[in-house]
This record gives sequence, C-alpha cells and structure tokens, in this order.
Amino acid sequence: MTATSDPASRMPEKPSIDGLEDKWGARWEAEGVYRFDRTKTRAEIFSIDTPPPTVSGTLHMGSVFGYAQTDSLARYQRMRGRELFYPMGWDDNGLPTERRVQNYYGVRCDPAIPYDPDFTPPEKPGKEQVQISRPNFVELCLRLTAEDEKQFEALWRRLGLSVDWTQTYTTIGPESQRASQRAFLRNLARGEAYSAEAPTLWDVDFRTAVAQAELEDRETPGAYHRILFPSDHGEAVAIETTRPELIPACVALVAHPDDDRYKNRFGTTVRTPLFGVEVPIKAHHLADPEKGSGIAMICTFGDVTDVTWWRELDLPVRTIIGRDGRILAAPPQDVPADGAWAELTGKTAKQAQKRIVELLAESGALVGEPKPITHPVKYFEKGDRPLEIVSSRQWYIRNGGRDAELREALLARGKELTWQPSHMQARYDNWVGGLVGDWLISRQRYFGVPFPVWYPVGDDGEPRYDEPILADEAALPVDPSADVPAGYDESQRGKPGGFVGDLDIMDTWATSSLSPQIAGGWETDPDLFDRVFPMDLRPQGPEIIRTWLFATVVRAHFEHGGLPWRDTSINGWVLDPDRKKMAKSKGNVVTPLPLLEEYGTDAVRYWACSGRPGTDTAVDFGQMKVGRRLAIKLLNASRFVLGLPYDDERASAAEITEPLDRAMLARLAGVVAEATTAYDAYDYARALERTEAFFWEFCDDYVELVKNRAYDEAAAPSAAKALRLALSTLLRLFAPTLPYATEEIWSWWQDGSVHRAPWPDAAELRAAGGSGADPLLLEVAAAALGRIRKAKSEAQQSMRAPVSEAVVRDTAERVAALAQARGDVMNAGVVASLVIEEGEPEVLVTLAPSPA
RNA sequence: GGGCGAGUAGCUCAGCGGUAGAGCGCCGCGCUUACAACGCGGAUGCCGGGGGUUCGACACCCUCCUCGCCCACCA
Repeated sequence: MTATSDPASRMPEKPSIDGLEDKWGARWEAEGVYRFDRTKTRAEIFSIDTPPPTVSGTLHMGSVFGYAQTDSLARYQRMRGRELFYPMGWDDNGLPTERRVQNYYGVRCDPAIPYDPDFTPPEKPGKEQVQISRPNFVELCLRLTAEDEKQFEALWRRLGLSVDWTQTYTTIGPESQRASQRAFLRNLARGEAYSAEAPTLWDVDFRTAVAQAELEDRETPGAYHRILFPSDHGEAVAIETTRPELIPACVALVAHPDDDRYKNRFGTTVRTPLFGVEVPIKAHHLADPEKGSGIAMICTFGDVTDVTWWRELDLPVRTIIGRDGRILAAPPQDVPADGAWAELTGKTAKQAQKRIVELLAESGALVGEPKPITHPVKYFEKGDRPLEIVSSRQWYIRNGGRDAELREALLARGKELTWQPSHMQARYDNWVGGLVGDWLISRQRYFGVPFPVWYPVGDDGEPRYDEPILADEAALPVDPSADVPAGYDESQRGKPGGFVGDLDIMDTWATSSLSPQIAGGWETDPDLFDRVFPMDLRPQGPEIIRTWLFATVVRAHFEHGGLPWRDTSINGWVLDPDRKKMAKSKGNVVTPLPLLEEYGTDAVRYWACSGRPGTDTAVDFGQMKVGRRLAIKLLNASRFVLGLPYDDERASAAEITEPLDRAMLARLAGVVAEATTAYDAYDYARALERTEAFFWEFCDDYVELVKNRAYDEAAAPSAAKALRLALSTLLRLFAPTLPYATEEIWSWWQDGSVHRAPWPDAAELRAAGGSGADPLLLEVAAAALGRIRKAKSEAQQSMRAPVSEAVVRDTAERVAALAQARGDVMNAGVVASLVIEEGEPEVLVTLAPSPA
C-alpha cells in the first residue's frame, strides 16, 4: 500500500458527500476501473449473470434495491482479487416494449400494410391509433428503446454499479437474435422443441398466445346461470355456467361417473337451448358433484378443464370466439346461422353474454335469476381481459411439464444450484413440480426474435407445417418474413409451390433464458465463453424464479448438460414505505432518481444493503438518512484521523505496542473475519452491519480514548500507526456498500482506487499488533469512559469538565484489562485520579468543583 | 386446499440455547481542538398465544392465531 505523506493537502476543509457521484463516476470510466480483463483464467474470474431490466418505462425502487445488493457483492469479489465479468443487458424485445410504443406514439402494428420509408410518427398520440407496417413499428420500437436504454444506463451509473459498460447487450440485438435462433434450431434438432396445433391460452387484446408462467388469477365478478338443456330422451337437464355465451360452443355435458342423479343419462343426448344442437352426456371423474347442479357444460373452450375433457373424451370442436375476442361470423358445425347465432355474431364475449341471457330468458331456458358471484379467472399478467382458449399452431420447448423423467432431471438441477437464501429453492421445486404442459415460446407479435423457419407451400396453396425449412446456423440471424430460404427466391413467397416465412416471434424469456450464453459469447467467442461459463452467480428477484431462472436452467440443461451458474442469490421484494399513507397521498410513486439526489447514492445503497438477503424490505427514508449520516461521518472521521500528526519514517520503524491500540486491532481483525465470511455467503447485510457497529465504536470510543495520545505522535507513534491502519481497513470494508465516500477518502492519502485495493486480511491486522491482544480491553475502557460521560451528563456538565477522582470496581479480569488503558481513560475523561480495583462492579465519579 | 416466509421497543428491523439488542423517533445534557445537517447520556419490551424438550428457550420441537407471497381450485 502506498501512502501519501501529506493527506492534508488533498483533504477539503469541510468534506461533503454531495457531488461525489459525478466526480468519481467520470474518473472510474476514464480510468477503466471496472473494465473486464479477459486475459484472466476461469479460476481468477467471477462472472455474474446480471438481470437485463425490462426497458419499457422507468426503473423503480425494486430494481435499485436488488442491483445495489448485487453490486456490493461484485465489489467485494473484485477486492478479493477476482476479475469481474459483470455485464449489463437490456431486455428490450417483447410485449412490454410494443405496448409502450403503441401508447407513446399512438400507433398500432398491422402486418398487412407495406413499409413506408417516409413514415414519421405523430408529435402527440392521437385519439385514433395510426395503423403502421411491421417494419415501421419495429423501427419505432428500436428508436424508443435506444432512448430508454440511455436513461437506464445513466441511472445505473449514478447508482454506482461497477459493471463494465463495454460489455452490454440487448435482447433484440443481433447477438441475442443469433444465439436465440441457434439455440432454438439445436433444441429442434434434438427434439427438445416442437410445434403443435392445440388449444392455447390466448389474449384477445394483444392477440397472442401466452405461456403458463405468464398467467395470473384475478377475482372477477360473474354470475351463475342455471340453464335447461331439453332432451329427446327424457326430462331437461339443468346445468350452471358462468359463461352462457358459450352455449353454441357446447360439445357435451359431463357428470361424475358415480353421480346417481345422472348415471342413467350417460350415453344419451340433450339439445343446446336456442341452437338445438344434439350433444352427448358423458362421465368423467373431474366433474364435481358438489358444484352447481353437478353436471357441467363442456365448451371449446371455456377453461382449461374443458380442454382436458375435450381431449380425454375425444370430443369435436365448435369454435365460436375469434382471435379478436369476438363471436365469429360463421357458426360452428351443426349450429344454424340464422336465429340466435345472428344475434351474437360480431359481439365481444361480454356483449354476447348479455344478449344470450335475454334470449334464454325469453325462451324459458333460463331458470331463475343469474346469481352474482366473484370467482378467480385466468388473465395474462399484462392483460386487461380474461384469457380465451383458441386452437392454434405454436412452438413449444419441453420443460418437464409432460415428461416425468425430464421433470426429475430439472428438479435435480435445482438441487445442484446453491440458493441464497436457501428457502427460495422451494419456489423452484413447487413450480417445476406443478407444471402441466410444455413451455409455449411462440408469440403472435412483432418486436422480437423471429423463428428461423419457413414452410413450403403446397400446390394447394397450403403451408406444410410439418416440413419446416430451417435456416443454416451460419446465416443467423435471419428474418423469415424478409429473408428467403435456400433454393427459393423472393417471387415464390406465398405462392403455390413456393414458401412462406414463420411470422411468429419468440417469447422474451426464450431469449433472456440465454443471457449467460449471449453475454458470454457462446459460439461466437469461444475463448471468452470458456473463461466465464458456467457463471458464478445469478442474482435476481423472487417473482421470476418460475420464468427467467427456470428457463435459463432448462436451456443450459439441454445445450450444455449442466447448470448455467453455480449460485443464485434471490433478493427480497420492496414494499411501499407506508401503504396507508401512500393511498392517501394521491398516487405518490417512489422513483429512484429523486432519492439518489436527495440522500446521495451511498445513502440509498446503504438502505438497499441493509435489507437482508431474500427479505422483503420497505422503502425506508429513515434508513437512507442513516446511510447519509454514516457516509458524512466517515468523511469527517477520516479527515480527523488523517489530520493527526504522522511521520512516515517514524511510523514505518515503529511498532503498534500500546495495549489499547492492539486491543482495537484485535477487535477489528474479528470484524474483518466476520465480514469476509458473510460476504462469501452473499450476506452483504451482515457484513455491513458488523462493519458499521465497529465503526461507531471506533469513533465514539477508540478515537476519543487515544485522541490526546495521538496528538503527541513523536512520543508515541503506536496510536498514529494504529489509527491509519484501522482507517484503511474500515474504508475497504465499507467500499462495497459506500463506493463514493470511501473512494473520495481513499484519494486523500492512497494511490489508485479503493475498489481495486485488496480486501482487508484479519491475519495482517493480527500481525500488525492485534495478535494476542484481548478486545476486552477496548470494551472495558469504553465502558469506563461511558460511566464518566454519564456522570457529567447527569451533572449537566460539559464533556470536557474535569473529574477529580474516578473509582472503577469490577471483576479481576476486567480490572486487569482496564489497568492497561489507564492513561487513555484518564486523558479522554479528563480524570485527575483514577482508582481501579477489584470488587462489586460500580463506577464512582467525583467531578472537580466548577471553576464558576 | 398445498407450499414458503414473517410476527422482538412507538416505527424499521437484528439476534436464533447462556444477564433482551441497534437505528429512527422520544426525553435530558452539551458548541468538546473531526463532525451542531453534530456529540454525549437516558427511558421504553408477558421476544404473537398455548404446550413440550432442557439446569437454562426469543432461539429447538409440537400446536394454534395473525399477516405477506407463491401455487392449486375456476362448470
């Protein structure tokens, strides 16, 4: 360690934490402090699979919370001598961006419109959305995300993330597209990906299929309608349904095989009211005799149970709802086009329900009044209307949802992974254990990675979906809607005997599940890939264990036969500062930038790093204030320590011999050991807490005790040396959490960045004087000083008031320890006579008569 | 219905077999040669309830209650 002999010349009169972000942000960038050195070996490198934040709006406190925690871990590993591979990605493809672009510019994509090279979006979004071509839409997405990414980067820099900003990627970028398409083609070749025509959960507003992982239940108002189905073979059968509009889609009724009420009806038929379609009555164990009338109407498709019944009972399809969520123009098989159907066609599900209930009531099929209820209904997590189920051709990747052996293998991967905190693994196990189908990766959207696939068109004009033409890996990335497959030319697109491109895009998780491969240069930079993969750490939020974490494990399992990383740290969830108050205060949203400006980055990081790993934490302005105070205190205390007399030559020759100094170093060595153990277990919060506790002891007790002695450095260089050693250690212990304040102080007296300085070593502190010393000495001296201060406080005297005599009685062990710090206690307490003796623990303080 | 987590000072939370802790807030004192945007000192608790294990339980076990999250159920 190189020390600057005269820190005084570099220290400001009145140190401040304000402005440090700009000053050091610029310096770190200019000096490449966090630049990744790719000549290091795998063993020397610590690689982090940083979550690429969704670039579709603003970063919130939850992001700041998690990323600050991860950054403290990264900084620790760097100081331990590891070379950090700490890239940053932007998740810009996918639906969130499309939605943002639609709202921001007031446009809507219509793939049927040709590209307009001169298109400029409206200044302000108009009332009516402007229909634009797919290429124009994609251009707008790229334009807006590029702007958003600049802002995100600025915020992350302000937060002091020590990422290497030359190592960035975007999930829409060419590298991501290449990796996604390559991985998909390989999945396909190995049979891990496939396409199938099947009932699919469908969002009618976004007009796309969605995956199981993107569902959420919402309590939604509805009503039970009791409806009579007349029969040619006996009396009418009453069913109850919340979706009477699906009666024309009815293909059967179903009851439990043991249900005596319906046993004799199995194998017979009823007719649908209003439409008169003959449908069978079937038996199936999933039918619940307790629900409604015990017999249910099976429609194609009202919910996922319908899909099960439809499949297992081998029923026909009567599709009535289109992909726009409206009743189709043409009725399904057996349903007459006139009459009731004509009343429904073109309506939304909701409108159709209203009308059909009126018709049912008029016809007498509706029994009684509809009974209002609230029930959970499946929604797309980003959607506004309930999902429909439509039959469509989609791409899937196997994930164990339909294959016990694969499921077990993926569960085993979850066990191989080290989870912090460990209980988060349960979320993984629950999810994987509960999967009911494979992973649907295709989306009928526009801004994403296309499938590198075309289909030959037969002479009948129909695409041959089971004979896909695959892109060559060397040609990736490809866009099948613009590029032409080998052996064809553009004029054959869409023509009989020609080809068509697959128009779907991949779900964003199908790309972000390859983030370690994308960032690590998989297949494009094998040298880099070998040095960083599998990665050391995946930090992320708990809510995306079922999506991002699981999907990444699936892809690495297939492609590399192993885990994508060794460890994962799951951060907690950020809660409102005070829900009750938030509700009253008119939607006052907490955004990070104003907080970073008000309290300072170090303060906000302090709050974030005080939250235990995996523990939900409230936004706490109090904690930020504490962090700010801590950073200011660190500046002031450092300025004081560095301002004390110090002589390089004398210090290097001297030894730390004073018992109190040695006790302090012994205590500090213990803190270093604890902090190191904690950081190694990704417990940044404990490391910070222990460091902070010691720092206040250091300031309030140790510095006060040795102050007077330290002024006379020439006589006793021990304290001068111990103070600087302790300060250097403290700055490095705090550096991962408070990067700006520690760097500022470091610059006053050290060369280079504190963030590249070696992590403190307990053994070195012991060797420097702490060895064999007992930290008890510091404790008893501080306790004695505390009692003396208390006596002065109670007497309403200044802390500098002289004490004529103090008597300290305590156990033999503590008395012996205190005796070794006698001079320091007398000095700090301004005590004329100090008696230390064994006895019942007590402290008697006699203040000198006031001069006044 | 199943799983996970949490209930400790007014507030936010540590502690997790050995005398109940920190910070904020509150009260009192003090401009002390680093810091008054500060310092020093102080008060505050059936450690959710009930059983059990133990010489000893806030901690371990059982059980119940409350809250949060995830999953399942969706006729």
